[in-house]
Amino acid sequence: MSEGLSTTSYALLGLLAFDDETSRHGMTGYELKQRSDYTLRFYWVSPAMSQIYTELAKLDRLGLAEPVTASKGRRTARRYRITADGHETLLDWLRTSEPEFPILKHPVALRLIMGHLLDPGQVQAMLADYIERVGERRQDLRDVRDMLGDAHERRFPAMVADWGLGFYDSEAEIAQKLLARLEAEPDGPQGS
Amino acid sequence: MSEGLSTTSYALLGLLAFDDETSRHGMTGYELKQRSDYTLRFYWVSPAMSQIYTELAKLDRLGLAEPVTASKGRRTARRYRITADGHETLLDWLRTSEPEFPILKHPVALRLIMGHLLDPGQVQAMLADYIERVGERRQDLRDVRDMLGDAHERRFPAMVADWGLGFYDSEAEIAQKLLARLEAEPDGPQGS
DNA sequence: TGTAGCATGTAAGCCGTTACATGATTGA
DNA sequence: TCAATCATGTAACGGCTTACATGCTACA
Repeated sequence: MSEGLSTTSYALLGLLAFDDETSRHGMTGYELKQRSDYTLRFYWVSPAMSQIYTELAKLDRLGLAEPVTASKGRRTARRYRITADGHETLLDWLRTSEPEFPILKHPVALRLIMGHLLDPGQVQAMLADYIERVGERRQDLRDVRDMLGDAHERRFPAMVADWGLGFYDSEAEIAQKLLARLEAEPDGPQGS
Repeated sequence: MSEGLSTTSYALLGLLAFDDETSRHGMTGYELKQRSDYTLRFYWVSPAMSQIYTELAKLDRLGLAEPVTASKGRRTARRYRITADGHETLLDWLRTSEPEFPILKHPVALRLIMGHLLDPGQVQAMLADYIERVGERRQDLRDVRDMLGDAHERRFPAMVADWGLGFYDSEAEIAQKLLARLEAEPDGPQGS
């Protein structure tokens, strides 16, 4: 009962709202997943497919989204569109809810803190590897950013993409500096 | 059955390992929570008290940690110490597991992407507020960093603290730039 | 004497994942 | 025709939170 919406629900509702403004023919769960994979994923999470279908069923139940062209013929695809109620609910959330402080789950930093338990070489390899992976991620996001272009209607998504790029640049820079710091003192002065 | 350890379990085991190297009289769940609040919290999560007690019971059950001075007299405090097995397990995890890529859950960025649904003033206020909160968090972490000092034994925790400070600086800088960008075009050029 | 902090735990429940199960459509 | 991709869902379960419940200790 009382079915509140999670932040992920609002995020998906937000994706439906974007669709509404552009094509307005609705989105399938599958499409929503793809969209999540190259937007939400960078600053929130990309929910599992099963989760997306669950959320969609919930949004429908609450009247915030509705299936459009519900399985035309015997086609299995169900497209969902945001409703007026859904729009209102989203807007209300945006206007009145306090954004939580960001949560960063950083397995590399978590391991680095216990660096004294490892060989110096292993720690350095871990950082070097991380820097590389950050570069790959950055490129993925760079592609997204390029697709967004400089159109005024997409300036907010573009800003968020730029935010992400800035984050990755910062990560690479910090890790690089730490790596240099470790390389400067190969084993460390054992004495005080 | 099969009881694997979560990353959070390893994080707590790591805290017990630090204690072992310094005082070795063990830590209570309560102390572990306090420690988490000003270390883990910045790059992982600070688990709820109930979660910590659950983890401690699990580590005990698996022989990775053990209660020391188990409730001396009728005192309720139970101090836990990492075992040799626990040490080995932790080391094994550090050496062989691939660190996941960091996950950033960023409610401010999530809202910003839907900025076109809000008044320009509201978006700007949200960013300004965020910048302020980042400053507060940074100060909390700065205090932790200062406590760590420059002692060689604590160089890894110090590095991670510096990492966090770098992250906060980057966040503040990015948000500041975006804010300036929004202020530069008060309403935006409605036409193309 | 009472309240803040120390200390420990259980129960209910949310959010999300992986594994499983199924089937249609498109193009090589 | 066969594989990749599109498409949808259920079941089981893990990890974590909040709410609840309890009690001791130090100190103002």
